[in-house]
Amino acid sequence: MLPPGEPKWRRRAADRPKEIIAAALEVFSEHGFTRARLDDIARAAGVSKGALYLYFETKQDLFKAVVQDAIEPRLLKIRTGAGTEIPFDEAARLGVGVLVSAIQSNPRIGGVLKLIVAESRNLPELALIWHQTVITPLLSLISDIIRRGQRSGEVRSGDPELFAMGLLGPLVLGLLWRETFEPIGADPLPLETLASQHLDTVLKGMKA
Amino acid sequence: MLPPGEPKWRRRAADRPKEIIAAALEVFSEHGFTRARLDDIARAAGVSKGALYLYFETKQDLFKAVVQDAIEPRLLKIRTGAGTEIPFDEAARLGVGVLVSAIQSNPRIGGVLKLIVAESRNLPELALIWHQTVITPLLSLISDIIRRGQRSGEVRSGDPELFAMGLLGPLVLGLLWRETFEPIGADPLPLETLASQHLDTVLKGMKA
Amino acid sequence: MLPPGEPKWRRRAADRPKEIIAAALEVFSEHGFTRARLDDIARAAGVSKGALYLYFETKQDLFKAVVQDAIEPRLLKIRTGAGTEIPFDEAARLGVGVLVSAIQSNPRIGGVLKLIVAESRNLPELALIWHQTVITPLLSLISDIIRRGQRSGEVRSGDPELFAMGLLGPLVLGLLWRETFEPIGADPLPLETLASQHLDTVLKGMKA
Amino acid sequence: MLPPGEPKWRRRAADRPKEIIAAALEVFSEHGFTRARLDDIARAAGVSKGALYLYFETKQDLFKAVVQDAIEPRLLKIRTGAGTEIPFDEAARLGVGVLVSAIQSNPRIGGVLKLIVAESRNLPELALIWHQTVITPLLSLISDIIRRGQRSGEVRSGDPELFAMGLLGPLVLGLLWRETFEPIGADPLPLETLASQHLDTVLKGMKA
DNA sequence: TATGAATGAGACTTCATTCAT
DNA sequence: GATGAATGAAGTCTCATTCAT
Repeated sequence: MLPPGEPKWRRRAADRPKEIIAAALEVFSEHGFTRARLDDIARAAGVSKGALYLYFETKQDLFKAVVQDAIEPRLLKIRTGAGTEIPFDEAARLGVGVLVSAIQSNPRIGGVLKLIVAESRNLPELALIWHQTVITPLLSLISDIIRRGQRSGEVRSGDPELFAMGLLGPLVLGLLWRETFEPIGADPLPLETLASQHLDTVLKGMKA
Repeated sequence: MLPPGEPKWRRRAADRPKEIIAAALEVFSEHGFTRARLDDIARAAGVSKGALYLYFETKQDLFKAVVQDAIEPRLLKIRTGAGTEIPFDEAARLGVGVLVSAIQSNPRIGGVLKLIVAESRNLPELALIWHQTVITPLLSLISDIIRRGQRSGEVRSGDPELFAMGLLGPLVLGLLWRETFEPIGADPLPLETLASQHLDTVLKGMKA
Repeated sequence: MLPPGEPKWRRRAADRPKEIIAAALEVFSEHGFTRARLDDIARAAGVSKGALYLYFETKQDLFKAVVQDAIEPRLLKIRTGAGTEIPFDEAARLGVGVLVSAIQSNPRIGGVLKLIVAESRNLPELALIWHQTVITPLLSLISDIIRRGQRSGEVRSGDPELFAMGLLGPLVLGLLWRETFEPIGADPLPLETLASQHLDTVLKGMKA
Repeated sequence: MLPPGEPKWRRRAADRPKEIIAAALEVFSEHGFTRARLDDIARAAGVSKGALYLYFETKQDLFKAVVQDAIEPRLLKIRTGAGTEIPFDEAARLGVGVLVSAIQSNPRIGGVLKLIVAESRNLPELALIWHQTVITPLLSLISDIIRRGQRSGEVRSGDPELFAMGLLGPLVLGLLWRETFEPIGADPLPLETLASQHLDTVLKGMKA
């Protein structure tokens, strides 16, 4: 039954888990958590269903791994990128720019975002992790820059957090748009152009 | 077994479907389509499981009814609200204002939006309906106003659609924020303040 | 809501039960006992579902009524038809002839037969009733005639019951053929011709 | 809860499907398609309910498998059995003899026949398959023999198809009798005696 | 390590029966 | 008498998880 000479299985490739996570992201992203079948994930990853359980205890654990794995390390390093003593405009452009390029280089990020939104009630810990690890740092990075701009007189008064949301909101909208409406035939969204035009607008609008 | 003297059920007038839809929105909104159990919806609506099938053929049909029912009629009338010959600033404020108040008066709209995002792959027709009925009209309302502003020289050049997304994005972000992060303890978001501050910023930033 | 002047209901027509039984036979015959829905029977009978329960206690009771009602009274009188002192050939022809004409005049009889066969395990009492009321009398009528023929030397020796079955079998086959294979496109079966040709054959074959 | 030391289940070789089909025939045959519960079939087969779905997609598919599996290969080879140049009498006896022994060696054939009759309206494709695969070949085998007999002058004139039905009808009656009336206490039917006496009668009756 | 057959709880859906109107 | 909305038990099917191999 087996091709003779072929070993029945190979020793666990060190990157098995990564492969599984990638396949799982694909499937979760398409069907959502509950409708995604481990069968499909296993097939997509090229392993047996049982093998999934060698690496992840439950479906939820796999899902968590997917969502956490998507936290692009680069995202976390944005703070580093945004220097401290450069002019406000430049700092803001830099911050958003890094964010956009992180998004572009990780085309699955929109899918993960969608999953977080969709499953936040069922798996609150995941929403929490993202909130603490991605959202909050990102928002405070941007709002810190803005706050600094306000102190230096470059930015008009107003709630820095809300300014930050005003800056990021369209990017989020863009990401979800891609996930939600492009698959049904909506015009593709030029995310970079959107980001750039919006940045210009908001920076100008925030001027003191 | 039965409380004697209590009728086992009562004939409800023609508003049964409305009651069921309301209960279903609650449950779908909390658990998503697949995890929502008809049992729970029935209990929430105060009817038996079987009764749901008197009004809706399948779980999906019920879901569709929920999503379509949430298309606030007021949303659809925004176009009326935005007159033709008033100055750009005023028109834009009016358009966004009506939108915000529609959102405020229908606190479930965020939940429905979340459902659309979450289930768009599984039920593309729903995403399509929303795209055609809500999203596109809204976007073209706003971008028309902007286009008019550009023609009258009040607004600087730039893609009107993207301007519109820049305007609306933070509202969408705000709605989803409420659904996603407030339940896990994030600070509540002052949507109206966000809208107003963002409107000021963007209108200023869009000046010619 | 109601057309005024129209009475909400009419006084129970004395033949309501007959109408219901007729409708039920139709539906049972098409779908079998379990798959037949009271809803359909009610609609076919032009009454409400609840009304069925004014005349029949349960679905089974209705089914029993259908099956019993189909016991063509004429069938039961065959015995009368077959005189005592006429020659064997004539008696046999008479017996089978009455049977065939009973079949022809009640085109639903095949459907009922099918139902008996199909449900005999689930509702043994029905099979019993038919066995006692229809089958046994019929068989003993025929086999009595044959027995008489044997005594008078007109018929060769052999088990009279089995002779009777040899006589009736093709008729049963014909009835079930109509129910089973004609609906899927098989050639219609000339039951009368079959009966007559078979009668000739068997009578000749049974000659002493 | 579990008997310790006892494995919860055992991997069964490729004959699982056969076992399930056998169990299913038993249960379907007793209760008919709709009343048969998968639960019971599973229990009868010694597997879990879910296991059925490893081998059959739906209840209907299982039913189809049962009915098709019952098409006794020997039935299909009858044609071979009936040589071409032997005298009519002998050929006819041979044909019916093989049929009878096929019936005897497969005691479930009557149950399947009953199922076909009962469900032909609900699953016409099955009736079609049987009609094409079993009924038609059988009838034309017999009627061909008769036709040959007519050409050689051994058999009197008459419709060969109807002669064939006259020959086979009592066998069908016998099979259904066993399924329908023996379980409720009717005398068991000596099918072989019936066949032999009937064959004698009809062959004699068909003589030129 | 790896497989995939087997399990069984869980959920949607149907429909005979009841009962307020 | 008559209706049909409402009930709820029952049954099919799915799929995460286990475990013999």
